[in-house]
Amino acid sequence: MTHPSAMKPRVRFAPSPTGHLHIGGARTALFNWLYARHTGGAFILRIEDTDTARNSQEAVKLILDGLRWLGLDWDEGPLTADATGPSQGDFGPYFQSQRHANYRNRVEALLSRGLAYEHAGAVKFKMQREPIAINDLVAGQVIRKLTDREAADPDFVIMRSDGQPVFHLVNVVDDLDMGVTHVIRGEDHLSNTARHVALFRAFGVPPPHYAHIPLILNADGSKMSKRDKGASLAAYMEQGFLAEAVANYLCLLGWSPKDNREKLSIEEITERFDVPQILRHNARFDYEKLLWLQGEYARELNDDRFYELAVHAFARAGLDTNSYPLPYVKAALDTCKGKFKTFGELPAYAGFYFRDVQDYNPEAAKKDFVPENKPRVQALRDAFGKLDKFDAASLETALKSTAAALGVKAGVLVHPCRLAVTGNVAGPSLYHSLEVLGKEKSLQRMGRALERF
RNA sequence: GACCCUAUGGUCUAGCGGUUAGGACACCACCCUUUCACGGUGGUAGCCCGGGUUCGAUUCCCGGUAGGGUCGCCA
Repeated sequence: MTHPSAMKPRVRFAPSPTGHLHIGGARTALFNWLYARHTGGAFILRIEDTDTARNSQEAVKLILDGLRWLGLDWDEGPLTADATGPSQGDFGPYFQSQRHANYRNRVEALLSRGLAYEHAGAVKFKMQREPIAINDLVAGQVIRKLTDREAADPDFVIMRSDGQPVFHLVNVVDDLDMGVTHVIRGEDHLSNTARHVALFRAFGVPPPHYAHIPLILNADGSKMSKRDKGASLAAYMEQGFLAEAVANYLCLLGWSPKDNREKLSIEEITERFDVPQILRHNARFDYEKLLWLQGEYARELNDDRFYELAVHAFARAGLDTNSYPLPYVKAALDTCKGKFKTFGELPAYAGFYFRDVQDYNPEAAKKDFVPENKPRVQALRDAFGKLDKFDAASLETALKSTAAALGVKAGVLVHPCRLAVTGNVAGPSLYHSLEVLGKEKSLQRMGRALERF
């Protein structure tokens, strides 16, 4: 058999479909994908659905959707969430639930050679007691000794009493059968690797290269469990993050281009990425930094994608932009460009364009909707009412001259006006907002607000 | 309890025996400004501790401490 190093790299992402796609899992997939693309190798997606009690097709769908959203295309693997559905690649099926014969044969082989034995209806593998050396591409050479519990009974179950194969067995058998050359996975598997190496030896083949990547921790340094909000890739998809921002950020956790750059396209990263450069220590997930990168990418979005994502965000919030003229929608969105980060923020930021002002920011109303401001806003409304051209420049001129006539600073009029028209204290340029809303709506909203003073 | 990995400002990191320890996010101040952002300028803040090795350790070795992982008929 050809040694793994002589072949084009074949890597895989092998999640178990028992819940959402974990952010750490997404990064593992990303690193595998990067390595495959960097080396011209193959990226395989394999679904490890051997835990029949906890697997679900819905979870498979979440994995496929998440990977596709991130732009991680796989060369081999399932095309749908259906375990018996279509797939691509010559080493299928890619669902372990469909590969039972392989496992059965492998177990039989071990049994017949005396390398495994039956115990209480299950099959256990005869694990060696001597320490096993693992040459890890990230961690270096690791000598794994037995723990005290393992020393008491080093053997482990590879097939349950109900005939179902266990993770350690299927993982190794599939990596072997699929010709996987590099196993890039979370560090939580490093201790398990001794068992996997022992199994490869039992099957008479050299183990693949291993690269155990550090884990992603919560901001406080604690373990990021499935329960933690922010642990799911779907959470970022739903909040309106851009896939390129999330992917870029994930790459910065445990890997660095080393030239002080932070924002890199996936193409640049693919070119520079390599496994030996992966850091050895865990990294905390910094939401603020992700947000910053998101802002960087959001600002340079082209118009078409910006409109599409914005309209989608409004729709998700229950605001139907389709009932407004397209030029109005575009003009409204143009005033928001570069002013917000995630699209999830957009409806709250600029929803006033697509619905009446329901309520005013309470604190601001208390401060701005006061008796002494009433004649001022009234005067401003009158000035706006006399405008023939209701565009930003004219509105700005009108506001400033009104302020001058009243002997107050522009801000004195700007704040209550913005609050009256948008209900918010912050938002797009006031003059442009008014222009987009139009004379009728603007005056009407100011009039309505005047009743609250 | 045992075994394994790790350790540069609050966070992500550059550094690979001699540096004023660099960058980014966050934070603070100021500027810009109709708000919020953006942008600009400046600033606070770091090599976990203790031993070695060395002329010299953030950097190499050992120990400690701390964090993380693993020891399932979960994956």
